[in-house]
Amino acid sequence: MDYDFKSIEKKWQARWAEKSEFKVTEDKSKPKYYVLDMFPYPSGAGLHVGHPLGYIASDIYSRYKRLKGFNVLHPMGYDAFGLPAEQYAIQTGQHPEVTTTNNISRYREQLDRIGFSYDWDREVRTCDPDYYKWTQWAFLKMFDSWYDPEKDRACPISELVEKLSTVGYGDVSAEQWNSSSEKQKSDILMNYRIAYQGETSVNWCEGLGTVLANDEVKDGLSVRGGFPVEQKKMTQWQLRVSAYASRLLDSLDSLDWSDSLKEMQRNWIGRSEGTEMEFDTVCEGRHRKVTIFTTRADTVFGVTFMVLAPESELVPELTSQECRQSVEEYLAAVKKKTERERISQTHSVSGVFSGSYGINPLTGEQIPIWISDYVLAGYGTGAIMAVPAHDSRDYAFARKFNLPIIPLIEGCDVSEQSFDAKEGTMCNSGFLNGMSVKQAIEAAKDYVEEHHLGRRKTNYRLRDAIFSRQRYWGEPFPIYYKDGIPCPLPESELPLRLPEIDSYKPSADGQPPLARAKDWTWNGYPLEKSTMPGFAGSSAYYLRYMDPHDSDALVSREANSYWRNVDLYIGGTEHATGHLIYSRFWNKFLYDLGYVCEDEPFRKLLNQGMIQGRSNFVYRVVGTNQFVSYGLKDNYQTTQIHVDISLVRNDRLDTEAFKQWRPEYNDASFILENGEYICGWAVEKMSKSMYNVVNPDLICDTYGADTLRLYEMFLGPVEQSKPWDTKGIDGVNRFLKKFWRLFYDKDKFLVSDLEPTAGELKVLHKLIGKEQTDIENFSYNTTISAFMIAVNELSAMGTTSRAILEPLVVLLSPFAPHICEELYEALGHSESVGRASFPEFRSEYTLEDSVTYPVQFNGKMRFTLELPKSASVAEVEEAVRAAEQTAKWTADKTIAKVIVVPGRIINIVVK
RNA sequence: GCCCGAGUGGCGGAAUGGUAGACGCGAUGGACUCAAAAUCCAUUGUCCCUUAAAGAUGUGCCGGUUCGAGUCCGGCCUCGGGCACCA
Repeated sequence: MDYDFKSIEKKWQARWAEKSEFKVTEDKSKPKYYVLDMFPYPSGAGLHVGHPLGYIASDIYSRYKRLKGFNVLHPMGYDAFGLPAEQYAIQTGQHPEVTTTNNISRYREQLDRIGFSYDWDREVRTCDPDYYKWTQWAFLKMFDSWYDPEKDRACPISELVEKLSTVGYGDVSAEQWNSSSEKQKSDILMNYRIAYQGETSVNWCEGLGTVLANDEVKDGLSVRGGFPVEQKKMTQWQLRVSAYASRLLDSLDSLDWSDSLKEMQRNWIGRSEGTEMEFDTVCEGRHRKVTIFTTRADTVFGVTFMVLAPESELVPELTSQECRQSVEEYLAAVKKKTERERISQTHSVSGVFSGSYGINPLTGEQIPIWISDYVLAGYGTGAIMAVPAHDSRDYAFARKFNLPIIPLIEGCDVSEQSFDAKEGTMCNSGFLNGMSVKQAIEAAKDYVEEHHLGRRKTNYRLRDAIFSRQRYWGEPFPIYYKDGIPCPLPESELPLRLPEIDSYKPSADGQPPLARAKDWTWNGYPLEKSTMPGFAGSSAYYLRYMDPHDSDALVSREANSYWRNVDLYIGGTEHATGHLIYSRFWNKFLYDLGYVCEDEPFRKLLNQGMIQGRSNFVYRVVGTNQFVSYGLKDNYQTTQIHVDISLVRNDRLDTEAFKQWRPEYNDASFILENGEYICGWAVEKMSKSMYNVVNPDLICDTYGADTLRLYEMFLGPVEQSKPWDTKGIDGVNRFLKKFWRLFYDKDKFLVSDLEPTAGELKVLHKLIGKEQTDIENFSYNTTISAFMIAVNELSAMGTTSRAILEPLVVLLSPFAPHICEELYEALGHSESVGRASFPEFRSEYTLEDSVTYPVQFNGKMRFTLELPKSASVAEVEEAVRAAEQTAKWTADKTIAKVIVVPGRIINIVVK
């Protein structure tokens, strides 16, 4: 019997499904382990070979952990709400649900062919009302909560109402609260709710007709679709993620994530510790305090002007009569400009004088106040003190408008550019003179606090997440409006189902598509018309997998206290500042309210790299239909043309197939080298237009799923991006055939009950040891290499012993489960190989016969010595003396002591 | 501009500070075969050399630490990724 992967894979995939082989329950007798993949958005294009990379890695780990005796939760589902299905619906009228369901079945077929060990009973789909009920539920909880800074956690809003009505809170007194109208009370509470509605500057994408979150925008364009995005003031639902900024930052340290990813999150959260300072200002005789934020309190003596953000509410107050017109012109220009510049990426220096002045609190000097768009309204206080000598942006501004520049650090040269570095010795700075910059920063902070000029303050870049989208295909908000006041729907009304509508476009009057729904009301009150963004459904899905069919809770206390959180999460880096922040926020919120028992959702995170495409090219001689082979193309004038990689094998073009590919190539002719047409190649993104997409189904057809799995892992470290290159796939396929031949010679089953030899045991146990450490480090490629060596050695030894071959099957099963199931059955087992235990590593079988000792004299190495591992200390000493003679090392010193160090070093002390 | 990460054969990639290039691909030669496929064996960093032995050289560049550096330290160069008026 030859290795017939087709029937083997079909047989075992069917059997796994039929026996629900991978179904898990909360088995308290075993330790749990939760391995999660980032669930996919089921796009119409189906899977290409890049998608399963992470899934294969996690599947191997899951199967390995099962062999190691863990109860492994390894679920899969679909992130099914999203823009592409809706865009498609707008064009075709096809309901997004239909498209989505079709795509999901296609995905499922493709996933099943690769032989994953998912517990499909736990599948979730974010667009399923039974699922999004809990997304809506979490939103209601956030609406009903506020962040109590004293307790440093989210608390029921009723506690805040209690405070407000008895002693007042913030700048609202109890009298004010108690005499407020319902509408006013609602507005006050909106300033505190975790999920709140508020006016804010948003990323408005005209092309998509919706607002977008910061992480959905890149370089001024929408990540989905690449449409221009502009800033616009709108009232939107938001999540108070910023309240969690410090906790999100601090607990990063406890996570086992890659440094680069943690760093990305740190940058995104952007903690900066500085000082808030009050500056007196004068505008036409009116005095007013203006608060600014700075991280360089030490540079106050160099402040020569102040700048306000154009959107700052201080602008009208601080604009003098005579400057009013020029200020208004500037504000109008900024509004237009930012849209353009966000796309063009070039920032030109611009600004306008406000007509008012500030007073430097340390020097008493009067300084002009300017307005410029290089100051952002959304960060700090929207006002800054400008120190042109030591801040490059202030410097550029001062140069442009001829404002004074005062250097504060001895010997620094500010004639060409500012001196931004935080080093040197202070000068021109009153009481700070002579201090180092670091000392001066602290001294200035102390001074400011002591003299009540301001206070230490930590700012974060992290903004609240804008949570409404003017789209159809998302979760409806469980919110209705009563006299214009947003009110939560009772929990018993959940899920609030997405209504049917006749068209998925925005309504004629520019309202979201839900405005088209008939009777989109509750008890006669209008319901919210926007829907939730993509990250809503993906923020807590890992919790739902723990208890996916529970209709009374997102996750029951029992299930949650067993599975706790995700032990290993595998997915791409592209979610670093989106999903992975929101999920952590969402989880912390649920943790604060006591619904989940762990503060962090994902203990360990592995970022799989991307698999890029490897495109092939043919070279057409200009003006002809003649194609010249790669090695000869420099002799001709050619155009490079992408050729479908299915027509190419190992860079050799199938010229006949090429002629059939497109009508215009039917009469193509070729200039060959050595009788072959060699194609050029390049590494590019995998995409349809470059004809370089490799479909995993095709690989499964030609080589089998086991080969695909092994090959994707053999390509290199999981974290690394690498091009898909079919060249090497024959190697791992050959390995599997060789592996098969250890068990079968044609139809003859070779396995015997012979006692294994010492050599065979050594091969086996070296492999066990290697696999154990490598898998724990996700170094799958080296494990596979070790396997290849072991199989080569065993087949050279003619091994037939069951005591060797049976553990070998178990060891390989996480990587190539189908072939291993087949062989395990042939060995006489009726249970799946997945139920076996990982073979125990016995180091005594692997010891080498001899040991190499580097020999050092007084710490200096002179030579290495190879001795039997059984050699005694006395024998080693003797060997050293003998070696000393033959090595002609003429010492005029005598050996005092020979020290044999366990770490295989011999140190010799001479005198 | 700032912050990460990475540079090793023709290619993908291995190397707790200790024989650089494991393993695989490709290539070359050979065995088996009428032939092909499949399979197996050998060689394969570069240079010098008819060949071999032997040697020299070799992990982006320059320097340092060390008996010993792909690995550690300092300074550059290149590539990839992230952030980008965040005061």
